[in-house]
Amino acid sequence: MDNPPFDAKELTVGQLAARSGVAITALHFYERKGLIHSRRTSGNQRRYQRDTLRRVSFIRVAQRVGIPLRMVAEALDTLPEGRTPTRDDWAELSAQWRDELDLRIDQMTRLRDRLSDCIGCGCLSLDRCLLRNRDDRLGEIGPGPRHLLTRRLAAESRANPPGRLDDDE
Amino acid sequence: MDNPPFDAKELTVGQLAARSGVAITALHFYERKGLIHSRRTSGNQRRYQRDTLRRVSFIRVAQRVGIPLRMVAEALDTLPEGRTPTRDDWAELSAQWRDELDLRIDQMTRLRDRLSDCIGCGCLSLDRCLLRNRDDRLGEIGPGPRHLLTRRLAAESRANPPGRLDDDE
DNA sequence: CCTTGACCTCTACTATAGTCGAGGTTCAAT
DNA sequence: ATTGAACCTCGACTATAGTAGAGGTCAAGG
Repeated sequence: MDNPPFDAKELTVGQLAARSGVAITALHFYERKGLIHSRRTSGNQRRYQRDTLRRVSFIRVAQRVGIPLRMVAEALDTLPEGRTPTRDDWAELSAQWRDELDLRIDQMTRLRDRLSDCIGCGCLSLDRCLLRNRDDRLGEIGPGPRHLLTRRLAAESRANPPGRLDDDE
Repeated sequence: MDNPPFDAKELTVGQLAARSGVAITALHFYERKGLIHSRRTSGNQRRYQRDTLRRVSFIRVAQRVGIPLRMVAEALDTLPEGRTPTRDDWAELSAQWRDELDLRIDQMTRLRDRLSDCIGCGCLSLDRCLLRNRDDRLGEIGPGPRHLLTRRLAAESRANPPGRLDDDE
């Protein structure tokens, strides 16, 4: 009881879009990227299992914190691809993701504290205080074209012997 | 004593790149975007005032938290564009930016807590718990093509009468 | 003199995350 | 049966944040 006559109440793209608050084009896009999946009707239209709504929610929430789709895809791939995910499946995924969030909050907090120190002590060496501590990066999961970013930074730290970073003025 | 014979020890692009850990191409890019400025030699080469190092540091740090360059540019524009910024100028800027950081940490924390609730209570409605609370967004300053993102979300919330967001299963 | 390294500009390309529109098909209701 | 809304694909386009390379210039040392 899972494959042939198990439509129950599938969703069309439009419905999924309306209910998730995500544009249809974005849903197409997510599907191309393998983040969501659909069955096709005889007329080639998409039909989504209702739990896809949850997937989409998960995606959006992850995006809100700046996790790139590629990583969201990886996370979603750990869900059982055969059966409909159970609440435990989701709970596990969410817990993992919450850990990620914790990590990011932590890194950001450390960054802020270092910044506060710089302001407080008047040393003013943003570069010395912050850039010198490139080690605990936030970048791997950061924003923007973060792949280029991390790739480049990684390349640079290989090229730049650590410790050599004179400061100005 | 500020304009004609006031080179002191200006930096070349290469030097700035080496010291800031930022690629030359990126520095060119920042300059095109108005984030940093240079004098040109008679031979059309860039010469940077030493405080540019600080600007670059500031830029990178901001990026690490996901602030888009456009906003970094705005922040840097509040620095006195005539004279070399004093430590107070920088302190003020950094303080503002730290507030921004505080805000983001706060939002992220709230998001995480809501997520924990969802896992804990077993309600499992990521969509109900998280998407329904679209109001306190992290998006405006989020990652990716966040302009398109926020524009679209804004358009949708206009199109979607609030309150109408039925959930699945 | 002439070569080498660092610099210059410009165009084109990469990746992410989508959006938009053209041109054509399907679904559901009258 | 027909009509209109919703759907399909495909290719081009947007924005961000850069990178890569071609072709040319500049300045210093051998």
